[in-house]
Amino acid sequence: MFAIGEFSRLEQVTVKTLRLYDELGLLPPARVDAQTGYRHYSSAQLPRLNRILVLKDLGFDLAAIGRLLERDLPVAELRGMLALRQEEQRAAVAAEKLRLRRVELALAELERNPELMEILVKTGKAQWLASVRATIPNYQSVGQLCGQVFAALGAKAFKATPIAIWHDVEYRESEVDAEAGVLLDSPLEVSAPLLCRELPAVEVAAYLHRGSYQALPGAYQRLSRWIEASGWRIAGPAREVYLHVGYPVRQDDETYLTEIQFPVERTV
Amino acid sequence: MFAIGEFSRLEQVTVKTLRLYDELGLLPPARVDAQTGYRHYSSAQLPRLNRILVLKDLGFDLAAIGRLLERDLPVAELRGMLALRQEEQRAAVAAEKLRLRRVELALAELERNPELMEILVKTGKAQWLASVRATIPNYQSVGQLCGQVFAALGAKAFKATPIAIWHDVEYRESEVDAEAGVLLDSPLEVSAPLLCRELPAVEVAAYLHRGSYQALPGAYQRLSRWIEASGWRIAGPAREVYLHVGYPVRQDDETYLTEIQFPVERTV
DNA sequence: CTTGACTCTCCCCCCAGGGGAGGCCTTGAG
DNA sequence: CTCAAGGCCTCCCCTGGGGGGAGAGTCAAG
Repeated sequence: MFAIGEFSRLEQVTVKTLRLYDELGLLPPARVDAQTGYRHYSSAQLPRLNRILVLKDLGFDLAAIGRLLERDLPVAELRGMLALRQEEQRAAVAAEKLRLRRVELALAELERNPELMEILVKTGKAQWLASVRATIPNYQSVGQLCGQVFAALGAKAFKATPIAIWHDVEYRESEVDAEAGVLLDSPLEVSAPLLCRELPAVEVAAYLHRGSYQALPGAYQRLSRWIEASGWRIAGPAREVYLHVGYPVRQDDETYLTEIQFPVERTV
Repeated sequence: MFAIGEFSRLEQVTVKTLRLYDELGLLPPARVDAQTGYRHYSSAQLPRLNRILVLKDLGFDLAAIGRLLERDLPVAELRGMLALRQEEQRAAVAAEKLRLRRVELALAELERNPELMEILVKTGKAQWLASVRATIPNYQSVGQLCGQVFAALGAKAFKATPIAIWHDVEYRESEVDAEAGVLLDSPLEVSAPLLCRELPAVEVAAYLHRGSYQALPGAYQRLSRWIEASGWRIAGPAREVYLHVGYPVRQDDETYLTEIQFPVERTV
């Protein structure tokens, strides 16, 4: 019989840990003195403690370990939980690697440019889009298309966020296949030429651009380079979300905020 | 000006998160209504929120982000913190990979054997060892060597844990270079042929063996295979810690507990 | 005017323990 | 025998980044 401190030293575990495992029922002491409350452990309990530590080392949480320690656990079930754990661990490795790539990329970019590349991959929610699609002479003309949408919706779109979607895959100097509209929380009845459709929840790589629209092409380039380098692939047409515009709209205002988004999917 | 809910939707952040960032001073709202306590955010705060999210995505904790957001942060310092973050992240990737290897190994071993290989790498504390070293005819004879130690120390070693160290690198049928002794918390004056020395704190791969000593050779094999496969290398002589022996000592008792340890160092 | 959607603060919860206070218990030394 | 040191007990608060919910106040549209 060992006192809790002796027992803790045998397997390099703290006393706190043993008391916690007692409380959770993972490793009740062999005997508890009813008078003093002192816990006493027997050497026959070392294998159980060791097993707990091994399972913890494999990444199981204490609740799962409790289940794994129950008597009569069929081997098949242990195998199943380990296989599950393996999948989780693979995902964890992949996630940590991706984060490392992002850190390395940020550091490399910082060598060239004193500003951080502030790009985020986020999973949006599904939203509704009331929009009109047309071929327009150039990217700047999307403003008029947006104006059409606001004119058609009137007060119903008073506070909605304007957005543009570029359906062309590559950069075009003319005849741009553009869609302009507003984001909504719920579907809306609209009349031609407007359409209302649901934008599915999708992962997008987003860059928040500040200032003049003239700098947008460079931002698109940096964003698409980042996507490639960070382990993603472009999976849909680019979007521009106009988070802050002034009226009347100018091409050049330092306070403008435009979020450029590319739907993406993982390559690694 | 946006209410907190609208603002939260702009960057896919929960309201709870915004309130926390306010409390931590990371992102105080542009205006707080003194009457109602309502928080109001301006679109000019989106870049700051975005920066917070990017830094969080790179793995910084909120305290570090607070420091990084302070005005007049020199680029060199940002670079330094990123480089530090890179090192941490590399370590995190390595640790997750090692854990994945252990899980995969456990699963593979389970295919062959219905019992888990319960091996742990642990970092011990430095301890003192009072021991005698000699060449003995075979592994079983270590019992007599241990007996010498206990006889020489008498009551001073009454409750100490016996241990053996095998100084030969490979398995030997005869003329084993063995050391037997007891583990102590503090140095002890001993007389020849005993020696007292400090065992440094070192990482050991440990396997807790249950039962007969006759099964020890197989345990050594499994342990050394595990060490190789898990990304470690043997870095010193093996030790046997006798956690539970009965008296008189027999070679075969199901309740015996023996921890086999190899000092190890990482290969990856 | 009402109703439903928002927002506020405050409190408890997660996980695997760590740190410490205040008080009882054991053990070895004098 | 007593005394002091060190073990051990329970209880409470803390970690990080929020999540969940209670109870109450606020806002905007019909």
